[in-house]
Amino acid sequence: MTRAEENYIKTIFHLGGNQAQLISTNAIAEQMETKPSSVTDMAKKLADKNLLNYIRYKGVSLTDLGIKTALSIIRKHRLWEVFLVKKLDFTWDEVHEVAEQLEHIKSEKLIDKIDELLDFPKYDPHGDPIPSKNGDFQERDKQLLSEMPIPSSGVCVGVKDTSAAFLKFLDKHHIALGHEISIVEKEAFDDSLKIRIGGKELQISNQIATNLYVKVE
Amino acid sequence: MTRAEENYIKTIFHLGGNQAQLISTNAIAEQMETKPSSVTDMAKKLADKNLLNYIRYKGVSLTDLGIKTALSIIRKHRLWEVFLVKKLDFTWDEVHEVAEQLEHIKSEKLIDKIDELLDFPKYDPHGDPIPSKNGDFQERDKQLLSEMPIPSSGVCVGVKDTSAAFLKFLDKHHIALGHEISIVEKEAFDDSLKIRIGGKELQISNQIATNLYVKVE
DNA sequence: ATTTAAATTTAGACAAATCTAAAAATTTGT
DNA sequence: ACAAATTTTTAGATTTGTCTAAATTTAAAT
Ligand SMILES: [Mn+2]
Ligand SMILES: [Mn+2]
Ligand SMILES: [Mn+2]
Ligand SMILES: [Mn+2]
Repeated sequence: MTRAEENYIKTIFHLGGNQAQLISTNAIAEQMETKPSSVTDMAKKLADKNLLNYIRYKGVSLTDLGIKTALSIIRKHRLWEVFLVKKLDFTWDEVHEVAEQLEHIKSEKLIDKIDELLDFPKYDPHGDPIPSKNGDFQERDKQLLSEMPIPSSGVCVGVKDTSAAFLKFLDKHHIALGHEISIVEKEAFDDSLKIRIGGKELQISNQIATNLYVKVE
Repeated sequence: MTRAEENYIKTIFHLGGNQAQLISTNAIAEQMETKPSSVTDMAKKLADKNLLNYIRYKGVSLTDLGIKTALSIIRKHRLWEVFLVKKLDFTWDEVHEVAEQLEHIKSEKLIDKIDELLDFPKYDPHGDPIPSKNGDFQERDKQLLSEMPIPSSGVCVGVKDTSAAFLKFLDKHHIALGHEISIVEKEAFDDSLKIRIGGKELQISNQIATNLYVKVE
């Protein structure tokens, strides 16, 4: 598989094309910052290779082989992210760009050894689950901070937005995975939240709250 | 720079195009298992980018920028090889293929951190020197086993042929870098050598002796 | 000094991945 | 139900890197 093909498969998986759900060429084009006509061309090619089902004017969905392929790439991406953070002291906002390259390295032994070196991690630096060698993975029981009852509390276990800008914002306010977060009150006017984290109170906008995952205990 | 461009620059460097010496398109084509006409096309492109000097019908030589680029790629290749052996338990015959991919990962921070993790190694698993971050590197004082006086002895410090077949042959006969090798006698008929390594005597062909480097003490 | 052989370049073609502009199909609105 | 708007596909072009076959230049041999 070429790098371009792998990127299409991965994107379609992330857009939810893992089951019967059809993903439109427009949605793929927007996500990949390319043109719909390019997506159509690639859809035909990937359908020929039995990686996805392509229904003209309707969209695409991944085949079992496509899903397996996507999980393999995502596994590599997330393991490399863990490696960069744990072994090379990268910050969680720096890893994605490099992992986008490393995920395409072709060597089963390499990624299995990296997995072993890291002691078989279950989650990446952003709280996303890492598929196992045979492709199964358990999505963590979590919910958005914005959807929690008030008052309540939980442990921060993931981020929805993984942009460097958002991650750096969280660093600045000392919000990190594993931290206990208590929701003190919600401001009805703008849905902002007063939270308590690390012994301090903090006011966060709804935009922040809709991008932070917590696990209820 | 594209991957193809990087591979051309690296190959030309290895063929000796670092100085005034002109490397023929044929030599490059043979080394890269491609056609001379393809090399000509690429030579024009790389000359436009000021990475090499191209003289029609004569050959190419790297510019200072080209040399700097080549050293950067070789540095990455060899550091990744050390990483694979030291941190992931790859054998020295397995690393080259994977390093051919990893050498193209674009992240200065990544390779510098790998360098640091490995404690700034000076040589790769095959005894080849690793260029420093600023591009200088010291070729080790070494000579081919076949060119040593008889009798004499030295420490095995490198291999000329780095093919998996040759490396596995050395493993089989327990010849590894760092081992002391004594030359006992040379067979005039076929230039084979009787050597002593690890307390045992061994008869090796001239083909082996012309691919093993030793350092005289 | 010609002729012959070898090396090198040019011309034209092709596959991969992308784009723009135009055509076709689908969806939406009334 | 039908026109308008939107989505999607097709057709044709472009870039990168490669190839084959033919032409050109250089090197070797008589
Ligand atoms: Mn990522
Ligand atoms: Mn991640
Ligand atoms: Mn190598
Ligand atoms: Mn090496």
